[in-house]
Amino acid sequence: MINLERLEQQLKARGCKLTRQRRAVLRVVATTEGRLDAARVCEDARAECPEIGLTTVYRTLDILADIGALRRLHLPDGCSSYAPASPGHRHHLICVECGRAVEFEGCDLTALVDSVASRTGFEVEDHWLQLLGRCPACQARRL
Amino acid sequence: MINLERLEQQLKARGCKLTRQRRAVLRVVATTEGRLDAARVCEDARAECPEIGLTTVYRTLDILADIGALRRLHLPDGCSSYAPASPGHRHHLICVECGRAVEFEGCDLTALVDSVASRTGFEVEDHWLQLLGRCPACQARRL
DNA sequence: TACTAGTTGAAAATGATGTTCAGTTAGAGG
DNA sequence: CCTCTAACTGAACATCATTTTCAACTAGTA
Ligand SMILES: [Mn+2]
Ligand SMILES: [Mn+2]
Ligand SMILES: [Zn+2]
Ligand SMILES: [Zn+2]
Repeated sequence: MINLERLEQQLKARGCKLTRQRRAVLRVVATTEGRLDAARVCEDARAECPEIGLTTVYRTLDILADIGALRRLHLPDGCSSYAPASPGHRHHLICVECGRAVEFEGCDLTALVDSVASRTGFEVEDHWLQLLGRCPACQARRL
Repeated sequence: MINLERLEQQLKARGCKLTRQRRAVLRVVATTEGRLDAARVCEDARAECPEIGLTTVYRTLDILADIGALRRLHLPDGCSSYAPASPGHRHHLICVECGRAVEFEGCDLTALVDSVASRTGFEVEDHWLQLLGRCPACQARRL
């Protein structure tokens, strides 16, 4: 769960104005636990700001991804959704059934990265990791 | 480098016919080292089969991904390219400069996965990992 | 050789995302 | 409070990769 005020501050610090549309998007992002995509955000944001357009949603999600408040998810069924992201190096664990996305930290890949680097001669700069599984609620529902 | 005959066998085993178009695509896939995308494959395949259309390329790449001969890559600049893939559980290391993609195996994430699973209650089923870096050739060119 | 399920490509449809632009507004400064 | 302006907005339109359609074609089997 993201802190709404922190988001507003970050936007201001970036020279962005806080419009009604943006506030609506921020509220959706700050109160959603799980995957977000432009269409869904637009729909939800209209509860608070009925005249918001998809264009603005796209623009706002872009900004939020830029400042690191959202991270793009890459899933078997598409690569156009986001998950709320905390500052710092994190990865996501995603429920393949309901789409819930939770962050985790503490990925120690140094041994793996070193081994691959020395075997291939590559200079490894970054890694991208996602875990897929089933959340507790969806496990329970399965029984 | 993928074995062309093996690919042809796999397609046959699947009940696919070996058309001139498909042979052309297979040859491109089997002889390319690095990223592939539909447009590029189509262009290259036309050297052997000038009348091939993009539609067929898309269809053939789909099949190849299905049988595991190609793996979809997810990169900062898009998620619509593939890399040749060997059978078994592998991941890719991709050069952010020239797009060369090499496979590696031996990802031991069990400790990480167990830790995350017990912390979150998720049942982890799968993981996606990609390393990004600079290949030896691109490192040299940088000096 | 004859048959047919599978295949093909041009054309049209789709669908997500980006761009344009004329009008609107947040919010800094007076 | 006003004023001013850079930032913002949404409808309409443009893009562009990918999918669908469909009538014609063909690999491979009998
Ligand atoms: Mn990490
Ligand atoms: Mn692995
Ligand atoms: Zn779930
Ligand atoms: Zn390179």
